[in-house]
Order: sequence, then structure tokens, then C-alpha cells
Amino acid sequence: MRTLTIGQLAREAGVNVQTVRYYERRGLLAEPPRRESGYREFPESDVARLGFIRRAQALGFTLAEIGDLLSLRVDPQTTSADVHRRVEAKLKDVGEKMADLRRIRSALRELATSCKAHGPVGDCPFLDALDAQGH
Amino acid sequence: MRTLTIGQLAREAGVNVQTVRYYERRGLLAEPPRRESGYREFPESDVARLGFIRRAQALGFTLAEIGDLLSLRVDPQTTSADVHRRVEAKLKDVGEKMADLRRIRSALRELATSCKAHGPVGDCPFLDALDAQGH
DNA sequence: GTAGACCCTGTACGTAGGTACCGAGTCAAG
DNA sequence: CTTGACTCGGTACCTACGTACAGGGTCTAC
Repeated sequence: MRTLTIGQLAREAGVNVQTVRYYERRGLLAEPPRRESGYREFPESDVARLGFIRRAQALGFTLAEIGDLLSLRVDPQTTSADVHRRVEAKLKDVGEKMADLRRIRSALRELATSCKAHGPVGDCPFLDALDAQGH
Repeated sequence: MRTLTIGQLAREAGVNVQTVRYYERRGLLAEPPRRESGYREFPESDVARLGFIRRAQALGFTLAEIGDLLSLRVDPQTTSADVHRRVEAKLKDVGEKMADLRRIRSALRELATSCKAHGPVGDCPFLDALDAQGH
């Protein structure tokens, strides 16, 4: 299997080298094997893993939560029921985020179509829709 | 119209007083009128505005982006076409976030149903689905 | 008219998530 | 076998987003 140095990994994932080391310290990336010299040899799959971390982050998950998400995959210490409970909790989070996004989206759409109608702007108070609802 | 002191606003919105002042400095809340004494008098609508800010933040928008979103509503300096362009850009962001959430959700669901099947956990490498796709 | 809760400004401190710099060792190409 | 790019670990620094504290004025209920 092809392996990557930290620099190659960072370049392919679009993050910087220090960030990779930081994630390793935080436990988001497994500690990779090393060459004699001490150079890390990352599996290629870590490119995708970094991509996941970045996307999850952009959705407002903290690194701790992302660690949770990633650890859900294999963790021989925990029971099936336990995993299931954690998955359900994450699904609830995700559902709430989706609902919020849908509200923002529909307000933006309303803004787009309504303001298109009356040429010069000036009063397009449609984003108020966002404020009004929920929580 | 009923007005709120900073403490009342903070309590109703579930944030702390310093945070309200911070948002005001950042331009996310309009500077409210003051009493003789210098006490701020917030309109009640700022409760909702704070709620919006918090929800948008939980979706990974920065305060600067949230400021953008909020300023889309009324800004007499800008043209209709300009607003429209900015709205479209935000819609694109939102669409990408939704897509990412959908992927996370479907991976979580797969994890939930698959792991339920084989009692003791140990190897449930389904979250890999997340890594594989996109971007 | 005073006690306790609240507000003012200003500045300092805290946390999450990186990012940069250092001195030293490693690697690949010419 | 040297040169330039890369890597190592360690520590220091930075930005975004708050949060706390200090010293002083205000409000309201008794």
C-alpha cells in the first residue's frame, strides 16, 4: 500500500503540516508507523479522513465531537447498545442542524425572489423570517 | 413598544451580558438607544436576532458571515443585483452544508441499523462511508 | 435614603483551534 | 558528497469568540 509523508498528506488534504500533527495529538488521526528515521508514514486513507474532519468542522462540530463520530466506527470496549445510543444522539444533532439550515435556506430564497421584484433595494426585511421561528 | 435592559435581553436569549455587548461592538446588534443614565434599551426583536445568531453559529457560520447574512436584509448602499449575488453565494454555502449533513446522516443511519444486527460490537467500520465521498 | 441588584466602560484573561519558529536530523538529485 | 527541500519534537504565538473583573454610577423596594 502506498504511504504518504506528512507533507504529501497535508498537501493532498489541503491542510497544513502542523495541523496534521495537531490532529494526531488530539487523537483524530491514529499515530502512523514510522520509518527508521522517525518520519511518519500515513496510509492514503488519511487523506479522506482529513477531508471528513474539515467538512464536519464546517458544520459546527467541535474536534471533540468529530472524535466521537470517528470513534463510533470501531471501539471494542463499548457495547452495541452503547454505540446505538451515541449514534442516536448524533442523529438528533444532525437533524437539528438540518432543520436550521432549511430555515435559513428558505429565508434566503424568499429574499432572492422578493428583492428581484422591486429593482432598487432599500427595504427588503425578509430575513426577519429567520428571527421569528423556533427554539 | 416594550424595551429590554441588557440583562433582560441576555436572560431571554440565553446568552450572557458580556456577549451582548460584544455582539454590539462587532456590529451584529444595532446600537440601541440609551436612557439618560446611559442604560441601553433594546427592542424585543433583538431576542430573536440573538437566537438567529446562535443557531447560525452552531452551523459553522463565523460571526463575520452572520453579519453578512443579517446585513442582507436592508442596506440602502447596495444594488439589487449585488444583494442577489450575495444571496446566491450564501445559498451555495448552505446547500453544501446540507449535502454534507445528509452524508453524515446516512452514514450514521447505516451504522445504527448494521450494528444493531450483530450484537457485540467489535467491527462496525461503516463510518468509512463518510470518508470516501465527495469534494 | 439605603441595600441589593443592575448597568456603565475598560481592560484583562480564557479556550478552541490552529500556525510559526527553532535547531537539528534526513532524503533525493545532480 | 553536497545542496535544498523535507521532517523531527518542542515551544511560543495567533485569531476568533467570548468571559471575568474592577471601579463606579443607577434603580427599585423597602
